Amino acid sequence: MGLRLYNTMSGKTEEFTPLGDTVKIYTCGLTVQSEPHVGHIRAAMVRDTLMRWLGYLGYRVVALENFTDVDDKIIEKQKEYNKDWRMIAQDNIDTYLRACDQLNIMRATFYPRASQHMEEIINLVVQLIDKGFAYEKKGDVYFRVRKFPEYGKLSKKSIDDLMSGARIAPTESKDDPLDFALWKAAKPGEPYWLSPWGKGRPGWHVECSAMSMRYLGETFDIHTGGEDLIFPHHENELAQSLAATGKPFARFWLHNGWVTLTGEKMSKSTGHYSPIKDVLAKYSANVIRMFMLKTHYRKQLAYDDERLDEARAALMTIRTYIDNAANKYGEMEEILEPMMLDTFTEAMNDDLNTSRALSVIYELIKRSYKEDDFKIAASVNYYYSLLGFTREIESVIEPYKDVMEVVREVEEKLKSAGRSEILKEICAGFHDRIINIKHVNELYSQIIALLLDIRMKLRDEKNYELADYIRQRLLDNNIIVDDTSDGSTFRSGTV
RNA sequence: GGCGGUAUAGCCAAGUAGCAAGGCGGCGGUCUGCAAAACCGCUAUUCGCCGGUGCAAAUCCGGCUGCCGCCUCCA
Repeated sequence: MGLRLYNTMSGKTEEFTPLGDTVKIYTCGLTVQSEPHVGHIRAAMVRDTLMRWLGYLGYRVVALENFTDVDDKIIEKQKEYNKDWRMIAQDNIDTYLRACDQLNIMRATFYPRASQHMEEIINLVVQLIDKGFAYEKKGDVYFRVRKFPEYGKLSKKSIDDLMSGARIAPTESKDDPLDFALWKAAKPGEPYWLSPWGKGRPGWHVECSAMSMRYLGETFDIHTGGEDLIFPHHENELAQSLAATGKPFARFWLHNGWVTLTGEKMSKSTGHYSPIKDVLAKYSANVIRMFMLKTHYRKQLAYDDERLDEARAALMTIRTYIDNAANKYGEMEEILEPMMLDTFTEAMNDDLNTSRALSVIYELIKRSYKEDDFKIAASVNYYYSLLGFTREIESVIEPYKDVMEVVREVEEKLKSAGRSEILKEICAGFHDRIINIKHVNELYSQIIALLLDIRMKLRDEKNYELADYIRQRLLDNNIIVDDTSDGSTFRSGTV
């Protein structure tokens, strides 16, 4: 069986096949009035996982992720901080994209912004007025919800239920409290664009319809976003799009569960959230990814430092295995045919069940330690990067300098102990070892290997004091040394 | 008030009918200069509570309770 995805529209898990050659994805990105937090990253991580898996399955993917850079909130911020709304938007977009890159989240194909698609937005609104689905009132334009019989289908709400719970500001000049704004007249001092209804700006929702149609066409494959967007955002987006084109809009609606903090949903409007930059200051990209992939994307996820620490430990088990395997078999990137186990494929095909996919990795690891087959190691390595984890040292220059410092310290200690000849002896072959090196990472590894050789000599001489000193200094630099019966190996102390 | 989600070991978490995955943590052992890694064994007779349907239920049905959320800006 191929990929199956849970579709919010049907409430069921459905077989996925794309409409055309290329899978077209639209992700509801940020309204960029304040800094991105862990919740936004989760949504991006879902898109990333989906893109990676579709890529593995052999599909070409075009993915859009929008920035809604003009709305009520950002205008409020402009007044509050006396800072141009465009600057506020740009700062938050920069922070977000930088975080995504750091997290190894695959870039979307395009990141369109509402403010740069006014023509498409205005055209869509005109179309809706022409078709009788929208009306103008004093420079505002509203969508007539009752004109659209399928309203509520996505969020499973009936118009009557909505009416009974409606809390609509009485000042608005709508014909019906449920109607929502497509276009808002500008007040003095607010940013505006010229339109057939005077100076104004788009309402929330309409930009997503306009931009998805522009880049993906009237019908596309998958729409993703946080669960909190189902109503009203996606319901409205759907209504506008269907009303305008009369054609199906998104074929699959995927919604991720939200991230909670101390039991409550993270939300920038309440200020109850963890900014992603703070989290990245404490935890690595891989750890944050593990934290998210451990839980199925549709479930609620509680953000908590203890959970992150646990994710780090869980990841360390895999990382240790991969580093040990690399020591044993050599680097595995070039092995072209890792085993793709049915259990892994089946887990991912089952609505991207990363939790189950991870368990397959752990079972492989357990098996590998017993069977001693490099193919298993290569497969673990492959799965690891397929899920978006990395083994790169972000920059090898700093750790390289630190390790050279350890070399100097050891040299001093040997000299003062009158044992300089150990260094001379061990270093004799060093030139040959590094002569063919192509990457600085390998040089770094060779320097560490040199220290381990010195240490081995010291251990043979039962000079445990200096041997332990070397081990400790390497540990200070996040390099863990393991002594096995076949000699010493080292691995990363961080993930 | 209306609508929706969720409840599985100390913690996290898969699992939609056939003997309860996996991770973290813990305990005991092997290996070892020490440390670490690894390996072996143990760690839920039971899946929020009550009732029902099945030969068989964590899994289906009904009821109850707790937690979270949406109905207003939100990934």
